[in-house]
Amino acid sequence: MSKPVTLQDIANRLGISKVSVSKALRGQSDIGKATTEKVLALAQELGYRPNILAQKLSAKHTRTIGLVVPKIAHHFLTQAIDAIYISANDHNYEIVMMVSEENAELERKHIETLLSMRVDGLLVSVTEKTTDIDIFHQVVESGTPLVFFDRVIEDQGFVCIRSADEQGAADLVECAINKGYSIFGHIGGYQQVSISQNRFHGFIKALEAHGLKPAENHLVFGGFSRSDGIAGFDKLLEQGRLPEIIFAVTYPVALGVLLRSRELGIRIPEDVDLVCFGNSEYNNLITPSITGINQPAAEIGAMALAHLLEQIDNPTKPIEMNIIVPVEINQGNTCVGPENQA
Amino acid sequence: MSKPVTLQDIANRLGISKVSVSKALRGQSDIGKATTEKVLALAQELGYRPNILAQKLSAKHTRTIGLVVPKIAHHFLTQAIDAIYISANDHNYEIVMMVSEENAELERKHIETLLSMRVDGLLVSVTEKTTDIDIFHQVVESGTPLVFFDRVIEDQGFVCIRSADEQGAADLVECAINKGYSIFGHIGGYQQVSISQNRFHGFIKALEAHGLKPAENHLVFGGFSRSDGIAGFDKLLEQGRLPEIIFAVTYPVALGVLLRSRELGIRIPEDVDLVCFGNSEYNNLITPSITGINQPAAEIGAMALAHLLEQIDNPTKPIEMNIIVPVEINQGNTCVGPENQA
DNA sequence: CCTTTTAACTTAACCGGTAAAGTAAATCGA
DNA sequence: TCGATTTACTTTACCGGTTAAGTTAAAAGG
Repeated sequence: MSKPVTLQDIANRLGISKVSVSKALRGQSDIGKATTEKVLALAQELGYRPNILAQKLSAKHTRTIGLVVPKIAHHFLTQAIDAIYISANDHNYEIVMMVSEENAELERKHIETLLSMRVDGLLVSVTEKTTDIDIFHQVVESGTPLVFFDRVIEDQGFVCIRSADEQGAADLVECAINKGYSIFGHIGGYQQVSISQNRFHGFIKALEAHGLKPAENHLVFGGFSRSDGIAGFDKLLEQGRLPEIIFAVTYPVALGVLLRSRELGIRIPEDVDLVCFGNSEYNNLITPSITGINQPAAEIGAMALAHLLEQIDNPTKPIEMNIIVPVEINQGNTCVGPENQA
Repeated sequence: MSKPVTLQDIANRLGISKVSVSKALRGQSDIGKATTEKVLALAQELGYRPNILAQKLSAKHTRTIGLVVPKIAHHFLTQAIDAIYISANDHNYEIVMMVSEENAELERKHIETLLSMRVDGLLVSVTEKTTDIDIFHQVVESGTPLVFFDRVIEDQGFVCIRSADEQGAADLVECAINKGYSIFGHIGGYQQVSISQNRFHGFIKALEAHGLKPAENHLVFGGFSRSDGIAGFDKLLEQGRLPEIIFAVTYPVALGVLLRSRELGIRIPEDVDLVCFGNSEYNNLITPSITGINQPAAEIGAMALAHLLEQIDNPTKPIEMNIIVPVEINQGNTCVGPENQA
């Protein structure tokens, strides 16, 4: 409908120049008190709103940060995103979030768009399928600060912040060993994704430290979702005798196991025990609540933003950085030890 | 670091005007084939990215939609947001989401910012505390299409899309009555919020239709979260004898009841039964799974966007519209009838 | 062969702000 | 009392694009 009011509109009505109006609105000292008041009053009356696009176009920075996540209906990410939004707001930055829907091509497109928007920095959690990291090198070379969080790309010169996947997995296995278990199974995620690899390594390392080794047919891999847990559990069943305890790569995968086992009348933890990396706000309402790993999602989100702002304020060439945030075990009603098993 | 490449940079290097470069990049017909190719090649080589701010500044529209939500770590909203992002992407619109954190003042600030960004339209789900709706009238008067979803502001001339709160609540109560219950309690939400009111009305209406009426001391009100459920249950307990069945205004409130009752050794559904408006992806993993209402979150999100795009494409003055999307009962292991109670 | 088209550009102007430099009148100081 | 400040503006230029209105030389047409 009615075009938005501009500085020029106000200037015309008052018979002064638009620059004077601009200055008056920003309270600059070289505009007379009377004029300033007139401008303010008229701006208010006409409902003037500065055009942020124009402001940002002439400014050196945009005070905008691009955020790219693979999805949002995800416990960890939702929390991290929330923390990022809150923290950005505190620092007077705007967030433009784009969702890649686990689609690497869309992810690339989003990043291009964000660069075109001249965001001051980028926060990225990559998709399950991201393999071409050329675009990220471009980002860094273009001088745009970039920080990866949660799903990171390691050892490629980037700044990354993630949970202690390896250590957390190892702690969990250690805990299970202490309970008396020795036959372990694993339902892993996409094998090319760092999270899957790190958690698997932690798992293996902890077992090795105790002279244990999982049977080949107790290791299955898939994705990160509930359906992958269901499929993974079925695959383990096909292999014959189940392990004593299964370590699931994510919380949803563990839920899939829980659901499928319930359908099949296999009891957890009595017939087969279960632990996983991750947690949910509903865990203590689920029977059995799953013993797993609490990831400090909000901290990771806030830290990622803090590091990004740090880079924005100190625009030196970023050094490769790998920040690994410690995690903790959340003891639930699984991982109870073989003496409680059938 | 290095300033982004501009049209002028390319023009200088090729010894042509920046307008020719602009035209070549957009494949306009009045630029020679040879020149076009040279421009394309150089743009590629220099990593040219159009400045979207500049593009949008001169365009009449921004192909950007503002989205304001009270929070994101929320089952319904997360799903709705997801659907909005997907749908917007399909239509080649960008979403700028801002989170009001249930803070009415922040909500207002965000809306001002989005208007300043010259978004083509606004999608809003209001905070628990929003009472001053002046800003929304301003939005409409400024000619910016506006659609409320989920948490809406009704009967004020706006376009609103929400679940059938009243009908859903009534259906749920009807269902409980059919199971044989007659003594109902309610843990409601903020009383000034339309959702609370509508659900409460549906509750009362369905009871009245059967000649029933809840006792005054079986009606308590609070907020929408788990802690409100805990507090609400405590309040009911203080009132003396519990009702046969409690209708909780939201799923988290029901979870609060579940948690608190479990702490106190009060069994659900044996000692007191429980239903609620809402659901979660974890419901079938919880014991007991709660009988409640499935809200079509994704549909509501997608519809809200569709209506907004419709308004953007047909910029007539919007007519007040109240779209109420039907909901359905999700039968869980509560609402089992008094014969199963102690 | 001279005029009209057309192809392939260029120039000017605008989107709505901001920063820097310029100017005229009023005030100040010595 | 007259140049030097100060006050209160204005003019110009720029951010990086787009659109509309020229311009020029070669091709086409009659």
